[in-house]
Amino acid sequence: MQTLKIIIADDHPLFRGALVQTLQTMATDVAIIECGEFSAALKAADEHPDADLMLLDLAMPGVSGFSGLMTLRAQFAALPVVIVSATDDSGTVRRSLELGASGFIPKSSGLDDIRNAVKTVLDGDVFVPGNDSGKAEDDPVLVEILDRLKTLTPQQNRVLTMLAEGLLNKQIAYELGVSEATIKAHVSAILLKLNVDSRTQAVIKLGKINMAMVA
Amino acid sequence: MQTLKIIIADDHPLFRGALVQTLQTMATDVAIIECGEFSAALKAADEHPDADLMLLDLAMPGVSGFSGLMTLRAQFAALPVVIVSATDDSGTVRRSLELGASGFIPKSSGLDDIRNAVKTVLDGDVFVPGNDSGKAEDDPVLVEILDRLKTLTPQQNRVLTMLAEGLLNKQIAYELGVSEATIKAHVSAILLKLNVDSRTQAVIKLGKINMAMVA
DNA sequence: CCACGCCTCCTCCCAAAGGCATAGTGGTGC
DNA sequence: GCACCACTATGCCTTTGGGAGGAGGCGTGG
Repeated sequence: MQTLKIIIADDHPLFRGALVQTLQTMATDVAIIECGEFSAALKAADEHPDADLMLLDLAMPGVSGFSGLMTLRAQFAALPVVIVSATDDSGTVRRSLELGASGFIPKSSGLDDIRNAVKTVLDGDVFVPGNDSGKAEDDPVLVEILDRLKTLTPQQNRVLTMLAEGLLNKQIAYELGVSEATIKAHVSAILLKLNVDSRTQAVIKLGKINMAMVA
Repeated sequence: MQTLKIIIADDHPLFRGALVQTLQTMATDVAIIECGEFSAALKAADEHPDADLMLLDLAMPGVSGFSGLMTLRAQFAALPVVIVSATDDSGTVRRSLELGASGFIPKSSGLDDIRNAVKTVLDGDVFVPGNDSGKAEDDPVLVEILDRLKTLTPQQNRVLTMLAEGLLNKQIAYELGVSEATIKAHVSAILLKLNVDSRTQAVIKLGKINMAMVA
């Protein structure tokens, strides 16, 4: 491993700097793109399709909880995302992995742990911090919602994200460059999968997830 | 200012390292005592009565929230304590200062902010982020939403609550024992007051408040 | 008393949402 | 090749949502 291209999305400049320091010891040529907010991370992922990895803070401004992760996974399925988070309870870890994260690094980790995690993910494996792996019991309601969310296709995820922003079908259609009829089809599919019967209820359900994440 | 002795109490090695890096540029002779848990911080304060400052993470293992700060202030009244925290809402900041902290540094601060804060406190002043001392308001976006929410009449509040549960106008009308036309009128009034143009957006806006409450 | 705000209800109207059926395209896996 | 799925799209239909505008009853405070 001689060259690396890594996107770091974290709103703490100091922590970001420390990460950069750590990562730069891992290869002879390390390119790092730093993002302080989520929109910048999206932009970076778009502009650097050859990136090897993204380190994503769960608590980014501009996006609440896991929806950012979902958005990233939906739009850039090829980009491995490792969650970096201050909260590292097993529920948060597991949910991150269920939503497609390739690893989880608690912010309380030491340098070696972080390097090890990055190496593991770059090798194509999934990194999970040691203490976890136990299936601690969770609110069954949330688990059920997460299960349903997992069944959404990438495009449906994008549509759901836009629903959660309060956009009209028409606006979503314009944003995604498809017809309104298509969006309606997606929305119908989403409502079915989430087992609700209106867009409003869908965003409420999504909101519960975000609530559970920060709580 | 040529010599400095600072105690850093934070359970994140990476962040601690970054702090050390930053602080060492502030004087020719900087002695730093690092503590990964609260008991070590107490011990350090005891062993280094000549320390100029302590940087204390609010979320330390071994102590919950502000009790650590209280303990420190009680036992080492002469040692200025600056809180370093990831959560930086005005309530947390205010409470920290009320409990005797000499300053508050959000973890999202940049290097310069941190250096500035430390310098301010070393000069005997109190450092408060948001540059207007003590009157740092909450997220203006949230304040604006709350202001709007306050203008809702009782009945409108009930209707909004039901909107947030994903009910249809018809269902709300049934629940409240009035006609659907009335509900429509209420909903229209709510949308006006919240400055949105769909029930979905209203629910989203309400969700933001709930998020801010638990976070 | 009168004005004002709140709650209630109405009508007309149009836009948005959502169900249902159908179908072409492209990719993946067997 | 065939099956399956995601994505796209169209058409038709009903229900829901929301704006505009008006209007009557009711209680409080000037």
